[in-house]
Amino acid sequence: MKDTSHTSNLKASANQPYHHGNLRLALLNASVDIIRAQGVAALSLRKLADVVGVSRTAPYHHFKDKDALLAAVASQGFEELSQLLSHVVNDDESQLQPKLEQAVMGYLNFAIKHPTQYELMFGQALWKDSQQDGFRRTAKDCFRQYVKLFELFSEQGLINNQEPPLRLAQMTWASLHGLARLASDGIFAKQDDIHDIAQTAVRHLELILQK
Amino acid sequence: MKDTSHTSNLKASANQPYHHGNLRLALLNASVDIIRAQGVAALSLRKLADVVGVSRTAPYHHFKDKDALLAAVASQGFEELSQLLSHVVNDDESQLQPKLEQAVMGYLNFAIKHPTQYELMFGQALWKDSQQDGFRRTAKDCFRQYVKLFELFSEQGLINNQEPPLRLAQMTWASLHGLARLASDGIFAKQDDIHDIAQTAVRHLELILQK
DNA sequence: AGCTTTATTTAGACAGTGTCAAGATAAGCC
DNA sequence: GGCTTATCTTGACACTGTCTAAATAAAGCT
Repeated sequence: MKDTSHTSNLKASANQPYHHGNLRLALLNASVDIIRAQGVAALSLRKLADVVGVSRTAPYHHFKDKDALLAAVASQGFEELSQLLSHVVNDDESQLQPKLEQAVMGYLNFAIKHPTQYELMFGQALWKDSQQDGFRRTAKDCFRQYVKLFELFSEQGLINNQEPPLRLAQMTWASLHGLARLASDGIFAKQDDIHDIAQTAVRHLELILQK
Repeated sequence: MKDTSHTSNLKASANQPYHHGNLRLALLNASVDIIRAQGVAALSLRKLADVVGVSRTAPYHHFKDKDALLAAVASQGFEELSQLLSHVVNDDESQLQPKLEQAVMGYLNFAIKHPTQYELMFGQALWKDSQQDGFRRTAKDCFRQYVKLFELFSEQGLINNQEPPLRLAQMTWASLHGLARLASDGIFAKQDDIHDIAQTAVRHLELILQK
């Protein structure tokens, strides 16, 4: 997965050798850029190939399908989120309240910053039938990080233990996810509203958890 | 909008007259059927025209765009939801707790029953840039029904009035929406889980509202 | 009635898409 | 050197959304 040679400039230079060196990664990076900037609908394998500087069918040697490519882009997003969450979990400094707010706001920021990728990550296209099981794994790993946060709280006796931590995690994640989508889909247009609602939600979350 | 002659059988009979009678409605109904059965990606204007029994370009005289058609399908969904919610609001029999549960479960049922349409209704495709403002209006009307429910509770002194009803509606709707999407996108695969989580959520919602 | 205007529907064409099959090219290994 | 394999390319096919120009039917007017 992680690779050393990473060319982040995506314009194709003309004198590339026949073998690109690391086409797979270049394709992935370019795809992430395009999807973040213009949305999933704007990503065509042919244009992508053009941008990276290879022929139209070259990508098929690194991704079985367009779906496989999209799954890879989604996985990248989940890894980014996982990293964010695990950072919060492993930060020994902060307590319950700041930790929760940190996680929530970090999560929301990602969704707001990369709305199109977020939509891809959680859309039916990848979750419905799927095959692409590598993607499913990274997604579940991401959710695991979130659950870990609640297990941590539970161990430290910081939250109400009437409900199992998993349930609480599921429930609050649903709320968080709903907020993220309403924000990232542009339904709650005003940024201030989102922030306010998020604050209100966090406040009430704490209420539930601590009670 | 509403029209009298409504042929709900979608297979094209060969001896249709030159003028279809009510093509617009037929196209809309067929589109809803296709989207619900096979997803948005499976809807192509050409196949649609074929199913209804007209030429490929005929739909363009009733819908400016493919996007316009999709917006119409989404609007249909919002009208269905609106009807459901207003039914709950105007049902004088039931009290707070049953009303809330009725609304939540009805909403969730729609999302679970028609996941692809639900995804269309809330996706960026229609909310981002949009133009299609008729769609936006029906969507907001739907949300208004939901807000009305909370205003009703507030008037009757059934909920905590520290937060304005709109804020409470926004917040709880975000949770509901998140649950709906996690369910409809197939992320919480097991139906029982969804039901359980929904129950837990409603219970905690009431907690928040009544406190 | 006939003629004109308008609303519908049609066929034809164009650029763009995902993806398959067959061939070309380079790199790695003996 | 030669063989195997990974990588990339050209060509082709069926399919898509949508534009333009033409055909057809309905409705309105005198």
